[in-house]
Amino acid sequence: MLDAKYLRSEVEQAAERLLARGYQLDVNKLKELEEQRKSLQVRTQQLQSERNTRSKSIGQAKARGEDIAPLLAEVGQLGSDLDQAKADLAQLLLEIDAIALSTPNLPHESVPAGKDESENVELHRWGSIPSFDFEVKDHVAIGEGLDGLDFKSAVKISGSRFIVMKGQVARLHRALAQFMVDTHTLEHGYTEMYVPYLVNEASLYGTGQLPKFGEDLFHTQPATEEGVGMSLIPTAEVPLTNMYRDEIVDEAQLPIQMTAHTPSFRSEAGSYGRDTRGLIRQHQFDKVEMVQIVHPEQSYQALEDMRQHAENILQKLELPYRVVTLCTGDMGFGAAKTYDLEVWLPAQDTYREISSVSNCEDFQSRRMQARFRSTVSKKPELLHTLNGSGLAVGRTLVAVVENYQQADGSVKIPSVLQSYMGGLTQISL
RNA sequence: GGAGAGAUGGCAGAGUGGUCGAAUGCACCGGUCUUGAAAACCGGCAUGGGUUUAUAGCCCAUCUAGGGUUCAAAUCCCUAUCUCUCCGCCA
Repeated sequence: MLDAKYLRSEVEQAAERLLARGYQLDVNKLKELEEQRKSLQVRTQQLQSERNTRSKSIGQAKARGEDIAPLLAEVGQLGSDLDQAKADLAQLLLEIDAIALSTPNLPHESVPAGKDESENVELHRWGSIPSFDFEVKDHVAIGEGLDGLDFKSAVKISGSRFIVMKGQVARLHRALAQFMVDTHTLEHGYTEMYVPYLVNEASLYGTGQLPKFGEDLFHTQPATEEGVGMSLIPTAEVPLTNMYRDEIVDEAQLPIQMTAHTPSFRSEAGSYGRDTRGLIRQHQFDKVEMVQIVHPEQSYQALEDMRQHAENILQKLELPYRVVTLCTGDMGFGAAKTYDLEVWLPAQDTYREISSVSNCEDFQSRRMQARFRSTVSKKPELLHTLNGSGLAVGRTLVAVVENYQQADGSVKIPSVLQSYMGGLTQISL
């Protein structure tokens, strides 16, 4: 959510900055609503003020033992006028709120302008692309060849876009997640967290999934009565960040660095035709998430740090990748700036997203009222929130399997993972 | 699932219809004292919004949330959520 005061006083500027990311802010409507709000609010408050004064004098008269009947008569119309004004104002605020909650974050000034992913800017590449002297297979073929990926069972049990993993491949998947969590906690200073996979509606508003992106989520039916059921998390960012909803932390506690290994559930509505083969796009996938909650002045340094933390995982796994800065048109709803890490997939002969690291500045914390008490101003101020995948475990498995494949269909195990695999150096049938 | 109790400022905790935005304590900030610190003492100290050049004043809202009663609600009524205690069930 954007700062209401900024939105009010600098509508034109806000609209211009939002246009850069392809969002059309309805300036005229906003101005009109704002004008109405102002006059209605002033009127409402005047009525309230009058009611307060009169009620107070009635109380005082009664305390003196005077007859309050004439005073009561004077109040007459006031109540219903006030009720009407309050109702009108509430309705108006609802409308303004709806716009505010649906407006994406402003891009940081360092973000390159562009309309879609084709205009993202490559920051750098790491590692050398492997060459194979045999015909490269994709992870589906390799995984099925190793009897480690069972798409058929998954379809039977649940449907498309689910996976059953088996044997050493399942173990490799688990090893990857543990390696990532260990690296973040032992080397990067994060605290390991275990969090709920079902969250309430308020949490989804807090991080910005609602009100706009409800169709991307899986929602549960409430077990009883009407009301809103809980939703499966699309990322651990939701529970982790929302821990600080409606909190005021001491400045000394900053920065807060948390990591969690959780499944992520996405309905992927609107992408039915894409990546139908394999593990790339699943309704359920594991991810190790990093979240930082920091002082506003530190957030861009934290963004660089987090990108480095995610890169470090790929480097230790010796997987070639590149880093791109997302352009204004390709960024997510709440992000002010985002880096994507893209890992090399030999079978696709291209780089594919494996991590996304974003600084949301105060966009989420304003929605959540996540604040710290400033040692300077002594006042509560909004924190900055950042999140990043470190990494998407399923896609990392894909990258390991494809980059470490051998001619006979076996897969070598990256050296950093071998201790997590009981010393195993390769997986074969 | 059954029975009961509760939710108040950063925290703890008073307040059961009227001058209560809310006692008190802790924490925090400023000061006195002290070589310095601690202690003691004095003072200050909620958040959001409107108006405004103003972080000055004035006004409004907020005592879990949403409804209701009333001239007037932290206080009374209803609903929801959450917490705690006891019983049942359960991994």
